[in-house]
Formats: sequence, structure tokens, C-alpha cells
Amino acid sequence: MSNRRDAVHEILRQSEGFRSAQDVYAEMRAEGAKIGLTTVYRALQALADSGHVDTLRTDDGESVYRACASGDHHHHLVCRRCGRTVEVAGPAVERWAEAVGSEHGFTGITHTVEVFGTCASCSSAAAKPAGVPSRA
Amino acid sequence: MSNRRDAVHEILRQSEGFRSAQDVYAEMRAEGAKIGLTTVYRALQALADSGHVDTLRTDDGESVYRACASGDHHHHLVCRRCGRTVEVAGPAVERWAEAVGSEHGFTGITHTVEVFGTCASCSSAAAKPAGVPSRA
DNA sequence: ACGGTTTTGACAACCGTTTTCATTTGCACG
DNA sequence: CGTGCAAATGAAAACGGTTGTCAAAACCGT
Ligand SMILES: [Zn+2]
Ligand SMILES: [Zn+2]
Ligand SMILES: [Zn+2]
Ligand SMILES: [Zn+2]
Repeated sequence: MSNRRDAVHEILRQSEGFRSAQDVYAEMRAEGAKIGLTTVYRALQALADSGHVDTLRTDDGESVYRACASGDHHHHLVCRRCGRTVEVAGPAVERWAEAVGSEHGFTGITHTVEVFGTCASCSSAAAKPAGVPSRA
Repeated sequence: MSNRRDAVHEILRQSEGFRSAQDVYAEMRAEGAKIGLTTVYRALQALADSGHVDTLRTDDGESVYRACASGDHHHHLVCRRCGRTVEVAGPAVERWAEAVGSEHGFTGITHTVEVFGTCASCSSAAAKPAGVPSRA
């Protein structure tokens, strides 16, 4: 439908990790795109609602978004340094969550699972000189 | 050390689920306690830093806190209706997170895991008349 | 071209949280 | 008891991400 929406989606597709709304907005403006911050927020929300992008909250309360390859339910292993993210499936976790829920009489179980760490290139860069910039 | 800090801690101890800073502040004022919102925020942060309370972010970005019985690492199964929370251990999840991390060359693995659902009393109350208030 | 609908975006309002900073409190020492 | 000093407190202002407002702009079928 919306041209803007696709533009935002495209930015996410070209990104390696999760991006914030302001982040995406800044990049689009830098590229000369004529778009408003409000529209970026709306696009991201729409994409998230329609399940086209995954979203999560950073520790400091910022919402970040990512266009994931898999449309199926999955989780994320994200580098806390550079943001690089890999999608991971966790059948074991899915079962565990379901089990622990019903075990206590809870229904309609959902869960949030995120794994953080320092990726190989970042941890090797850390030991030596200054590393590559951040965000991919 | 601080008298205020303990007072805040106490409120959390008496609570069944996670509470927000403003939430705690409101209750303390209602009880006639003379305390400022700033201090509540500081107390909660200190308690969280020292590991005396667990904290997590709600979907709408609010930080909430809870005084948990177990000092060991654990996760939470929280009723999305009334907020009632039960602490759950998940050795399987711990292992899985660690495995999936190192599998991809990540180090210093940490993780966030929360399980949500509707508790037994809430789901039975939902089917019939109007339910009990919220928060405990 | 034309009315009606949808989308857009500059700007202001929101709201939880953090900072600031002047005041109060707690405590050791004389 | 004073006095001095450092930590704690809290009212109010600043912050920052997000959402709401509303008038202008882009679309679209006719
Ligand atoms: Zn994903
Ligand atoms: Zn899952
Ligand atoms: Zn806990
Ligand atoms: Zn764990």
C-alpha cells in the first residue's frame, strides 16, 4: 500500500541488527528521503502489528525493530556491542514456557526470550585496538 | 543504611506482583508516608542494583519491580490480568541460552526470559461475572 | 477537474524517568 | 550540647522517546 511503509521496511532489510525509529529516520533523511518522524513511527508500528518486523525494548526503554528472515516464531541472539543479531529457534524453550505455564494453571501462555552476548569479532576487537564502529 | 530504602523494600515485600515506581510512591503517600517520588526511584534502582529486587519492563516501557523470595537466578510467570507472579526456575533455559550463544561464537551470555499467561482464578472469573480488581 | 478519503508531517502534548540543586538529616568530634 | 561535614532527600525543571493533533498534500474513482 504505502510507499513510505515500504521504504522503512527496506531500511530494516538492509540492516544487520535492530534499529530504533529515530535511527531509521536519521538514515532516511541522510539519504535525502523526504519523510517525517511521525510517519516512520507509524510505519514501524504497522509493520510490527502485521508481523513483518520483530520488535523489542532495549534496556533503556527504546523500541527497536528488525526485519527478520524467518516469519516463524523465533528468538534473537544479539551482540550487545555492535548490535549484530542472529535469529535462533528454541523448541526447548517453547516447550518449557508452555509447560511451566500450565503447570501453574495459567492459560494463553506467551513469552519473551532474548539472548545477549558479545560476538566473536567484537570480543577480539575489544582485546586489541579500537574496534569498528557500531550498528550494522 | 537508609530508612526510606527499607520502607520501599517493605512495600514490595507486601506486594504479590510487580509494581511501578509511581505505583509504590502513590501507595506510600496514601499511607501517610512522607517521601518524594525521586527517592522512590532512587531506592528502587539501588535495590535493583544490589539484587534485592527483580525488575523488568512492561510492554509500554514502564519499569516494574518485585521483591522476590529467591535470591538465586530465576524467571517469572506473570498473570497478564491481575499481575500475580510466580517465580520459576528454568535450568533447561539457562543451558539453552548458554549453548545457543557459544554456538555462534558469542561470549558473556546473558538472557531475559519472561512468561505471561492468565492465571486460573482470572480465567475463571473472566468467563463468568466481573472479576476482582487488579494488582495485588 | 472535483469531491471524498487516506496519508503525511510539523509541532505540541504526554509521561515515565533523570538531573539539578538547595535544604534537611545523620553522625563524628570537640 | 554546638559545629562541621557528608550523605540523603525532594520539589521542580529538564530530558527523551513516543503519541496525539490537525491542517496541508497526495490519491482515486468519477
Ligand atoms: Zn527476529
Ligand atoms: Zn519462543
Ligand atoms: Zn523474581
Ligand atoms: Zn535464566
